[in-house]
Amino acid sequence: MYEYQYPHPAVTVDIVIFTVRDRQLKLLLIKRAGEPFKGKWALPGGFVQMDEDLEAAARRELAEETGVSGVFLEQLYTFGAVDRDPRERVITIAYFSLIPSDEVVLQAATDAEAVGWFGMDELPPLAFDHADIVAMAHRRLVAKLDYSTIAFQFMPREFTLSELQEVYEIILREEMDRRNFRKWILALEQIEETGGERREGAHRPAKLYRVKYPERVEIIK
Amino acid sequence: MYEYQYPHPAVTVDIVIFTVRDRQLKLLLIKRAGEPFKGKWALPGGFVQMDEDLEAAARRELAEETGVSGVFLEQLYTFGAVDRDPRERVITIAYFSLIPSDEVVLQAATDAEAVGWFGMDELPPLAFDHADIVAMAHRRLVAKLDYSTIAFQFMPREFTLSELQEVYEIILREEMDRRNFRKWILALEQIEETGGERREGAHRPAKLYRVKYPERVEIIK
DNA sequence: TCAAAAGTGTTCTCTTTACACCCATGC
DNA sequence: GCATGGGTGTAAAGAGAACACTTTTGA
Repeated sequence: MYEYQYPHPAVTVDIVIFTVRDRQLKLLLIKRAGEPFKGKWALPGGFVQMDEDLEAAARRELAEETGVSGVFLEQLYTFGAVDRDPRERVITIAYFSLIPSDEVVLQAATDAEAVGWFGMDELPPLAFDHADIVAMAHRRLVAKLDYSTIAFQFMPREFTLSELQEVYEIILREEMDRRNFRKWILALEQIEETGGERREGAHRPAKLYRVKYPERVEIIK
Repeated sequence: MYEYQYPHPAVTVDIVIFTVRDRQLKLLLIKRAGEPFKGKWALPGGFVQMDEDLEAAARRELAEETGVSGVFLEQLYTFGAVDRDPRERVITIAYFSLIPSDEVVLQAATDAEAVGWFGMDELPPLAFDHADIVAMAHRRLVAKLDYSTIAFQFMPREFTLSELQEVYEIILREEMDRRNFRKWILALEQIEETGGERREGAHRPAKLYRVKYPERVEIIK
C-alpha cells in the first residue's frame, strides 16, 4: 500500500499511432483484456511508473502492448476530465505517433486480447474518452502536414515521389497536381535520390528517394 | 491518509501568464512562501483537486495566487521528469495565458510571499524546471502570433492600430511597416472601428478599434 | 504496339513586400 | 506655425495554382 497525505490521481499515457496502408489512414487499437471496458477497443497505454519519464512510459507501453518501438512520438495533449475513468481519477498524457507502413510487426501483449489496425472511417466504439483523443490527434496530424515534414515519418527507408504524394492525398483527402507536388517537395531539400529505382509493372521505373534527416521533423514555410 | 495499491504521482498545474506593458513582454511570477524553493520566484500553480478538471484547477490557482480571472488560457505541455520536484514525483500540466495590460489587478495570496511582473529579459532564477516551461511558452507565443489572432488577447477593450502593432513588434522583436500592417490586420476582418477616437498629445487622434469575437482565437492564413 | 505510371516547364494569378507624403491636433 | 504621431495607395517581386505532353517499361 502507498499512502499520501492528500489524494493523488492516477496518471497514464495513451498513444495514438497512425500509419498509411491499403490507401487508408489507419489507427492502431488494442482490445482490452481487463475491466473496465473489457473487450472494448482502446488506445494502447498504461500507468506511468514512478521512476520513468512520460515519453519513456509511452514508449514502454507501446512496445509492451503492440511490439512497436523506435518510432516518432510527440506529446499531444493531457486529458483529465474528472469522470473519464470509472475506477478512480485518472489523468492521461496522450502521445501521437506515426510509423511507416512496412515496419508493422504487431504482437498483442498479455494485457491486450488483440491488436489491430483500423481505418479512420471504420473505427469501432472506443473505451474511455479515447474517441476525443483520436479526434484531436487526427486534427493535429492534418494540420502538421501543412507546416512540417511530419509526413516523412510514414515513409519506409526508400520510397518514390508518387508514394509520398499518395500519403499526402490520403491524409488530406484531396488530389494534388503531380508537377506542383514534386516541385514543392524537392524545394524543401529534405529528401534526396538514392540512385536506385523501383520497377514494378508495365511502365517506366520510378526513382527512389530517402529522407535526409529521418530523426528530425522540420517546420517549413 | 489516502491509500493506493500502486504508487501515484502528485499532479499540479502551472500557469505562464504574459502581458505587454511598458514596451516589454512581461511574465507574472510569485515568490514562494513555503518549501521547497522558499523565497524563489516561480510560476503560479498548485495541486489539482480530485473533483475539478485540469483547466478549472489552473483558473482556480491563478485566481487564488494572483487575483487574475476570466482570461485566455490554453494548455501548453505536460512536464513530468522524474526528479523535477525534490519532494515526490510531481507531474505538472502547464497552461499559458495572455492578459490585457490594463486588467492587471494583482494580489498576492497566502501561499505566495509576493507577486510581480518581470520583463522577459530580466527574469530571476526560477524554481523547479519553470525556466523550461517559460521557454516553451515563449516559443509557442511567438509562433502563434504568425498563424492566429492570439495577440488580440493582449489588447484592452478598445485600442488603436498603433497600439496593436506595437504589441506585435515587441513580441516578435522586429519593426513592421505601418501601411502593410494595417492592410493585413484589417483584411482579417477580426476587428472593427468603435466609432470613438483617442486624442492624446499634439497630433491627429487615432481611431479606436475593438475585437469582434473576443472569446475566439482564430487560426489565420 | 499498347497500356500504365513516371517524369518534366511555363504562364497566370494572387500574395507579400517596399516605399513617401499629407492630415489633424496641442502647444 | 511647428512638432508629433495618424492615416493612406501603388508598383515590383515572389509564391502558389493551373495546365498537357513525352518517356520508359512489361506484356
